[in-house]
Order: sequence, then C-alpha cells, then structure tokens
Amino acid sequence: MVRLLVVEDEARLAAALQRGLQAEGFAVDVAGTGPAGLDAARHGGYDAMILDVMLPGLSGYELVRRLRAEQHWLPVLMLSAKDGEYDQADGLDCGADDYLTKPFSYVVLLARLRALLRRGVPERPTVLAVGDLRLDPARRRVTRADAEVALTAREFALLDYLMRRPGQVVSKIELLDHVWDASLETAPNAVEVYVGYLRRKLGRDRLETVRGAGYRLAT
Amino acid sequence: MVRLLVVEDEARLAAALQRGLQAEGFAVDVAGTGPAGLDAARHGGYDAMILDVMLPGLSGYELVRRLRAEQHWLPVLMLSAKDGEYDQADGLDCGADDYLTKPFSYVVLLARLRALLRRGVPERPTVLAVGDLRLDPARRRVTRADAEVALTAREFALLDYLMRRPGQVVSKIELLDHVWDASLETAPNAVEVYVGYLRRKLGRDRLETVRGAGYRLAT
DNA sequence: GTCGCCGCTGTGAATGGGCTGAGGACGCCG
DNA sequence: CGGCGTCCTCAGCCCATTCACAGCGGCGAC
Repeated sequence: MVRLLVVEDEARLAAALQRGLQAEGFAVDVAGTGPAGLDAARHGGYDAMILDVMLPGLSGYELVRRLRAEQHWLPVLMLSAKDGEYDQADGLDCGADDYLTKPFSYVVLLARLRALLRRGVPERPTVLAVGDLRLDPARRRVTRADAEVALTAREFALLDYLMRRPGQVVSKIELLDHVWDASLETAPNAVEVYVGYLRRKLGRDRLETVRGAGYRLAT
Repeated sequence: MVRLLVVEDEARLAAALQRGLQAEGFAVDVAGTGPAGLDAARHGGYDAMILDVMLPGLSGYELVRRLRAEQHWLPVLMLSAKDGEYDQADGLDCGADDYLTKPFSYVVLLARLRALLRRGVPERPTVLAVGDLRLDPARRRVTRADAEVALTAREFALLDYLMRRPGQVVSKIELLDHVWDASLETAPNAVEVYVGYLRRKLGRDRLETVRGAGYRLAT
C-alpha cells in the first residue's frame, strides 16, 4: 500500500485529488495548512507528498526547505499556480523532486508521481562540486582544493546559486531575484561587489564575466 | 523465527556466517555493501544485524550512525579487523551494541549474538558522542572529558538535538520547532540565550555560530 | 585613436544579527 | 510565605556584514 500526503488548502482540489488517487489504489491523507502538512510529513511515514506552493501558515517552499533541513528525503511533487510570481527553479532549488504548474493534467500528475515513486527516496543530496570547489548545503561549508573557505551568508547564497548552474550564464537580474530578497530594491552593483568578494576568496578565474549578459561559473 | 542481517563484503566469510547461523536455526540474509546493508536494515524487519566495519560504499560506523539517527534501534553486533585503525570505543560510540575483533571465534560470536537477542531491542539509543562530549539520553547525563556537566531540561534538549546532527548547521527556527514546543510562540533570542548557557558549561568553542544561518556543533 | 558604457573595487556608513547581564514570571519545596 | 531553580523576555552593546557611492580601468564600436 503506497501512502501519499496531499498538502493543499483549496478544499475542492484537495478532495478531487484524494478521490482520484484513491481510485488508483493509493492511500491518501490530506493536510490543509503548511504547519499541518509539515507535521504530517515528519511523522506520517508517507511514501511521497504532493505539495501546493501557496499555503496558509507556511509556504510550500519553506515546508520543503525545513523538511530537508531535518534530513527527511520524502519525494516531493510540487504544484504551483503559474502566475509567474514564483518559478520552477525556486521549487527545485529548495528541495522538491518534481514540479507541476497549475492547471495541470491529471494524467500528467499521475505519470510524474509514479516516476517519483519508482525512483524511490532520493539519495541524500550530495555536496555540490564544480572543479575543485565543494559546497555542502547542510554543513554550510565550502572548500577549495580541500581548504576551507569562510563565506558570509550572502556570499554563500550566491555561490550556491551559481554552483547549481555551472557553465551557464546567469544575469545580474536573475541573481538579484533569487539570491537577494526579491522585494528589496537592491542595485545591480551589489552583485558585482559580491562577485568580487567571491573571486578574492575562490580565485580570480572561477567566475567569468560575460559582458552585457551576466556571470558564469567556470567548469 | 529469528531473522538476522549479515552485512559483510568478504564473500567467503559472509557465506560461512550464513551457513553457520542457519544451522543454528536463524533466518539469515546477507548484504555485501554498506548502502545495501543500510537499506535492508531500514526496511527488512530484522531482529539483529551483524555488521562489518570495512565495507564498500559506506563504513559500518557510518551505517550505524545513520540508522540510529533515523531512530532505528535494531541490535547491532560489530565486526572489525584488528588493525588498530579503528578502535573499539569508536564502534560503541556510534551506536553499536556489541563488538568483536577479527579474527573471532565462532562460538564467541554466537554467544554474544544470543546475549544481544536476549537483551532485546535496546530500550534507548546508546550514548551519543561527539569529540569528548558524551550524552546519554536514557540516564539524562552529559559528560565532558569524563567530567559530569549539570544541565537543565532545556539545555539538555538543545544539546541532544545538536548532537544528533554533528557538523550540520541548524537554524534557530528549526531549533525552536523541535527543542521548544512548536505551538508556543517563543522568541528566537531564547535560542541565543541557551546557546550561551551551553557554551559556558561546555566550553566556548564547541558551538559555532554561523551568522545568518544558525549553529553548528564542532566535530 | 576616441568615446561611451560596463564592470571593478576601495571607502565608509548603516544595518541588524548575535551576545549578555538583569530581572520578571512561574512552579516547587520546605 | 519565602527561597530557590528554571525559563524566557528585554534592552543595550558590539561588530561583521551588507551595500551605496564614486572614481577608475578596460572593452568594444566606430
């Protein structure tokens, strides 16, 4: 018997999901708020969780983040309204395993869910490694050629974001949106400043400037 | 029917153990690597595990540590090569229940195993150890370099939580959720205060502050 | 070469995260 | 009731961190 947890505050959608999934032979529990969902996920012994992003009390992002911080590797399929306010990378970054944009097809949901269950418990997210750089999100440690590098919170967040996209060009705007608080109005120069800090600590040639486009982490 | 799990990569020894123990009336499964052993131990419903220290993929120490961190209290009998690289205390500290040094007598193995099974599932986790700190959850005692340290209930709970995640950064929010009553609205400053108390009692450098992220127990 | 723009960096100010001493609230025990 | 131990809030301090600013340097267009 495969046990699922659905965390969704919209009662009609929650009920529809529950009925549909039960018809497929799953055992389904529903939680209607973020805190209730977090608690159930912690202690309920579920095989997977379907999680809405917009939730009262605690956002889906925050919920997954906390779950992962506590070493729970329950597979998570995230549902988001496609209002563009949040984007896909956000969900995956904070520890979800797959992602669907509302409105979604029920068949697609089922297929993704089955894929997730087949994959089983995601192996513990390993340290991120690019070249001789390592970044361990849980221990919040960064090493370069096995030597520890001390980073401030902002530097760490920036490097984290770049290391999840090695070789890709990331624009300053994108970095401001994701590494800095989106609401806060910060000058793009701040990104330049922090890239400068990272270059000093990690070596000049790790972070390439792509003039007019953004930055790229050398692979 | 008593079910045993043998985790041992040396095929000849594994086979010998399996035959011998089956002759004694046990049901015996064998896993040949650390990860396979961990997985079997988690889900296999065994009554006890015989575990080699040197394993491909995941050491025996690490295997037990993870198992205990997940609140599995399966009795574990550990086997180590006596090359002195690891010592007995290591094995016991990380959560094994008994210990044998290779080469061992089969009769002794059997006797220890029977003792372990008779004792039943250890009622509580064994002593948590990090550096020269020991914390015994059952007896509610903490020692530092063999000297007892008196802690209040809250201090104890906080240290307990941190010692189950050595080296990892734990945020104040997470601590409030787990060490304090989640429902209760407590200011994050309370965490700072109690970290201060622990530092006074345990030594200044045991608890590292990771600014903007949380705290980390030095390993 | 010249010009303009983009990015880099040293300086310094404001912020706010974290630490601590003081003390109030509460429960327990004599 | 008074003393004691524990829990937790509060306010003030310290200083690492963050970021704006402004001047400089270099790249690319022409």
